[in-house]
This record gives sequence, structure tokens and C-alpha cells, in this order.
Amino acid sequence: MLKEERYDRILSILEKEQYISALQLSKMLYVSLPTIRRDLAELRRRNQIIRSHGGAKVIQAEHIVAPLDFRKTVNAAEKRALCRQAATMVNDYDLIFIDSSTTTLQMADFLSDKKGITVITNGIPLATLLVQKGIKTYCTGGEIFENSLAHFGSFAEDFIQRFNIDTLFFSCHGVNENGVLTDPSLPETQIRRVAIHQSKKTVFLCDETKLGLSTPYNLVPIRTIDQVITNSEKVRRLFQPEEAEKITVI
Amino acid sequence: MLKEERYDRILSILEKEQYISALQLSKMLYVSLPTIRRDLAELRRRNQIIRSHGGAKVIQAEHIVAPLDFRKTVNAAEKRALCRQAATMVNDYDLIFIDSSTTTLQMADFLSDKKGITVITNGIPLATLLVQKGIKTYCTGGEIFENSLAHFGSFAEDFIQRFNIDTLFFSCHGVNENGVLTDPSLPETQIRRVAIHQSKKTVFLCDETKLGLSTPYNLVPIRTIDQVITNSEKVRRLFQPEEAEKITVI
DNA sequence: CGATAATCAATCAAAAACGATCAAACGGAG
DNA sequence: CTCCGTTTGATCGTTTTTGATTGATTATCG
Repeated sequence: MLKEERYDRILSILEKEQYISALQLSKMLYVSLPTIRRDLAELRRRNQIIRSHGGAKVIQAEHIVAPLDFRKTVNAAEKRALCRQAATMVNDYDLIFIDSSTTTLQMADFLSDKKGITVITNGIPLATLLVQKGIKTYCTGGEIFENSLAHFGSFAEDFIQRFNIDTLFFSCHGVNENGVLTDPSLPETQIRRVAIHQSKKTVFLCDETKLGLSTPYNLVPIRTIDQVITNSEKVRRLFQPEEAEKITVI
Repeated sequence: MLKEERYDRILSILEKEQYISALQLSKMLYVSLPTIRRDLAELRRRNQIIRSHGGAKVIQAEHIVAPLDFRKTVNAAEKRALCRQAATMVNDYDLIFIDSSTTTLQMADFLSDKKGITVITNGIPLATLLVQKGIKTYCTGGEIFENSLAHFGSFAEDFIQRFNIDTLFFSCHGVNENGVLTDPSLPETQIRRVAIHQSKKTVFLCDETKLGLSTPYNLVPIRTIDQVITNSEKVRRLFQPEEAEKITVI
């Protein structure tokens, strides 16, 4: 029997049985245990099975689809509070853009009571949540990046430019000591820059952990943002006294 | 019993019971208490349970983004087999389009061994799965429809037109008695029509339940498709004898 | 609060499974 | 037929898993 044929038989046995031990396979296919182990190692390398000590498990078709579970995001509680406050700035029938980030992800929970709003986002987990809440949702297209499950790049930027956005809600990686928002990658800054340009009003969600953090790419000075929602009084130092109404500390 | 199998059984027991003691688990699964404790420690490490003194509690999945769970799709096993066959038609470095449907969803599981492929899709669950498998994935933008979690409409169509697609994999709602593919809504047929137009080769996944089913909108005659993958011999009747190589019955 | 019972984490030894290695068997290419 | 690369099975030392035991910790109830 050919090796590939044996692989197929292992996979079909596994599909039926869900779990199988190496010893059983060895008997069913009349080959030795080391051979079965080598087969299982190869099938695991191809991501076709899940290896477990003693045997293997199918990769069930039950894999839950979007894994970004925000209980695991750092500071989830603080970010949730920022999102709750941000949602109060949304009016009925608004067209808003929510930029993809773990900070803004939870906004989906606070928009259900708005009437006739439309949300545009480049974040797939956020888009999925919004749709499930019954909110009219557009997602930008383009390449999807694995670690953030979000769209960046020229396709997404082109998409945004087709809209006149009432309010943009976004976050970023850090705010350096000069009060400039910064990000660790260029595509991220680019899409945010475009979104800022297309929006009548910009709202920046800034939890305390971002303050004083400098990453390679500059976005814009924080003073050019219309509203900053934060959980830290320190943000005030980055604005002039007469700009106090731009800042919401919760 | 494999360790992974035991983990799964613990989780499914927990899902039913909400709470379970370590002692009960030990008796139900015929393993010792220390083993159960080690299992529970591991499951807690994976954030799949909440450990409590004496036993374990389920994590109520209130906020996990789990939109389209394809265990619930009808005929999932047959569709999976169609997908496996379809994947064999993908070559290394191909640019392929996979249209959103429950039929094509499982193709994500059979593409891991292809080198350098790029997949475009209008289905968000599929896109998410592909990205997680490490496959370069583009998703069309546009409005998201709640029941299918997919993009339809002119944005998505524009997006597709930017690509020269090697192979299109798609399904549809039904194939009527005249051998014409049909769909229940216009946007669906539209995007499929565009995708067919942009693709060098078209592959139609047709499980038996679709045959003889007529819905309002005509897409194209089945004879214009390059390859049909089906689990029913009946499809042959819709083609001329000399076109037999267009049909793959599994 | 304190005593008792249950549960826990840590440790250890036995058994099972593992990976690495090597030689034999196999199968085309020359 | 021979050569060379591939695949396979046997062997062996190592690692992993498991259940028993023990002392520590935690919950329960009078």
C-alpha cells in the first residue's frame, strides 16, 4: 500500500471514529507502530489531524469561527468602560467608522439602542459582532492579517474614501511624550489617517496604558483629535487649558 | 482513551451539567482522581473551564464570536467530502475564489498543504478560517448580510473585478429540471455571475439535495461550468455523453 | 471558632508511548 | 543485474502518562 493511500485511510478512519490510537491503526492497516507514528507525524505537519499522546483526533468541523475573545484582552474592563462612554456620542441615523482594535471591539455591545445607524469597520471580529446585534454593517475589503483579523492596505483605504463618515472611533498603540499618537506598523497608521480625513468628527479611545508609549510610526498629534475618551487625568497635560472640553475622563 | 478525547468528554459533560465534581468525572471516565485533577488544570490553563474547589464550571460563552458553526449545516459530511475533492483541483501558487456558502465553507480544512496560494472570498466565516490556517486571504468588502455573514452587492463585485482568478469554487441554492443553476436572491446571483466571468476555470460543488430545486433567479446553465463535483450520478443526465469528463462523482 | 471531612498539590514508581537509529526490504534508473 | 534512494520494521534509551500515597490546604458544620 502506498504511503499516501495509507494517509487517506487513516483520515477516513479518523473521520468516522473521531479518535483512534496508534496501536489500533497499526492493527487495522497491518503496518508497524513506528510506521503509524511516522504517518501521524506527517499528517500533523499537514494540519490534517490533532496528535494526542497514544493516538490522534480529527480536526472536527466544529472549529468555532472567530476566535478573538475579548475576555483575554488586557485591561478589558477599562476598555469596556471607554466603549460605553464612546457609544453615548453616537446619534440615531449616524454613519460611523470603528477602527479595528481590542480597545474598540466592545463598542458592539453599546450600540443596540441606536436607530438606523450604519457602522463601517476594518475589523472582522467587530463586524461579526455588530451584524449579530442587528446593526447595519459594512466591512472594508482587502487582505486579512492573521494576528489582528483586520483589513489594512490600499483596498481598505479606497473603500473608506467612498464614505462621508459622521464620527470615527479609533484607538492606536501609544501616545508619546510629545502628545503624538503612534503605531507599530505603517499600514495601520495609513488606514487611520484616511479614516480621520473622511470623518467629520474624530473620537480617540485612550486607556492609561498607552500614555508615554512611543512606537515607530507617527499618526497625528493628539490635539488635532476632536474628542478623547480616557481613564487617566494625565491626558489633560497634552492639551491647552482652553481645550478641556475635548477630554472626557471616566 | 486518549487524553484529548477525555478533555473533550469532560467539556461536553460540563456543557450539559454546567457544574461537575472531580469525583463524578473520575467515576464517569474510569480514571483516577489525580488524573482528573490534572485534566482540569490543563483545561483551565486553556481557558476552557472555570475551576472551583471540588470540580469545575462551564465558561458561559456569552461573548465568544461564534457566528456560523458548520456542525449545524445540513448534510455537513457530504459537503465535506465534496470540499475534499474540490481541494485536489487547487495547484500551488493559484489564486482562487471561494464563494460564500455552507457547501464551500469546509474547503478551508483541505488547503493547508498547498504552497503559496491566495484565496479571495466574500464569506466572513470562511475568510476567518482560512486566515487561521495561515492561508493568504482577501475578503471582498461591502455590506454584511446577517443570515449568511457574507458580502454581496456592488462593492464586492467591484472588488472581484480587480483580480484574474485561476479557479472559482462555488455552489448555489438549486439546479432546476432544465439544468439551470438558481438562487433565491438577486445579489447572490450577481456576485456569482461576476466571479464566473473573472475566472479561468469554474468548479461547481453540487450535493444531491440541490437537484431538481428551482428558486426565482437563474444563474447560468450547468453545462457552461467547467467542472461539477457531486455525490449524485443524476448530474450526468444534465450533460451530453461526450462531456463526461466535466463531472466528478464521489 | 474549632474539629472533621473533603479536596488538593506534590512526589514516586510502573507502564505505555515516544523519537532516534539502524539494518533489511523494496523499487525504479541506468 | 546492480546501484541508490525510499520505505519499513526492530531495537533501545527517553519521555509522558497514570495511579497510589502522603502531607497540606480548604470547606463544612456543629
